[in-house]
Amino acid sequence: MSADISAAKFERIRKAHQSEVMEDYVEMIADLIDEIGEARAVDLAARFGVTSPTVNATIQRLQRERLVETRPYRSIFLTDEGAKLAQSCKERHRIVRDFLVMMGLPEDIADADAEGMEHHISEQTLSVFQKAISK
Amino acid sequence: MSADISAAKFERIRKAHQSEVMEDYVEMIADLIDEIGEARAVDLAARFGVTSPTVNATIQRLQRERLVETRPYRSIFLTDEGAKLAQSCKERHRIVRDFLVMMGLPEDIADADAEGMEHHISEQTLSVFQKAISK
DNA sequence: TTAAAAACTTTGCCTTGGCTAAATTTTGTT
DNA sequence: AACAAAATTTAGCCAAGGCAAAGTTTTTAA
Repeated sequence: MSADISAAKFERIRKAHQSEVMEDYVEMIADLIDEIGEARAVDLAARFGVTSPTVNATIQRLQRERLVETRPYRSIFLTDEGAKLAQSCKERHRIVRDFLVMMGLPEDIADADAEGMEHHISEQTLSVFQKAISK
Repeated sequence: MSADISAAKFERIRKAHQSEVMEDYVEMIADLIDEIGEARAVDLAARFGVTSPTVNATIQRLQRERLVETRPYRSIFLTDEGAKLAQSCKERHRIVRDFLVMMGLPEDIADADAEGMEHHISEQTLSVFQKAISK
């Protein structure tokens, strides 16, 4: 493989890594709002297994990117853009997980693997997975 | 899902990210030795699409982890441990890529997606993919 | 209502993985 | 052999994403 094409491949992966944490956060924030009515830093910290300063710093970044809105000492809300992103992430996650379940994997493993894989799957591959589960 | 289980899931992903770059490097070093007889920083830089100081810093880390050996201004060699890791990474990569090709994806896309996915796939899932391609 | 607990924020630290610019060493060419 | 080019290294910078400790605000419970 030519160096150019190889470089492009790895650049895509680095880009994916940059958006990964943000996508996981908006997805989790949407889940929390759905499940318990609001998204608090303490719950995000518990679900991600990180400390509250880490959550805090990440929320600042999300706010800077206009994906969430929050005020000091208050819970976290998704912007329209954030909600849209959360929606598409959840859909993507669901497709990957369902595909793995269809392949015979237990749900917990399918879900955990989907979490890691979902950010690295092209539209083409996602569409193939989608077709496979709808059969 | 309980917060504990969710946290464990994300902790696994963070762990995977930590080893990801190292695995990509040993794999690429093995490829270069295979293809052109030696692994030089300049070639790694071209294939990953990063600068040579970046490669240099990463090689230092790999050396600290006893995955490669090198001397100043000299090319890079894998340790036994590094070679073993490279081997298992390549095998894993091949299984994922072949699986995606079997699913009908074009080779270049399968290869690019495999590069991103391979670090986030459990042994169980890999084994399911393996069985699928050997049929 | 007031004290304790919980949640959030701030501060300051660390590693990873990028970069540019400049210095050094090796390699190649005349 | 000497010079030019290529490769490597060093130095210094940055952002992301993690941490602990300590301070502040909000919430809860006595």
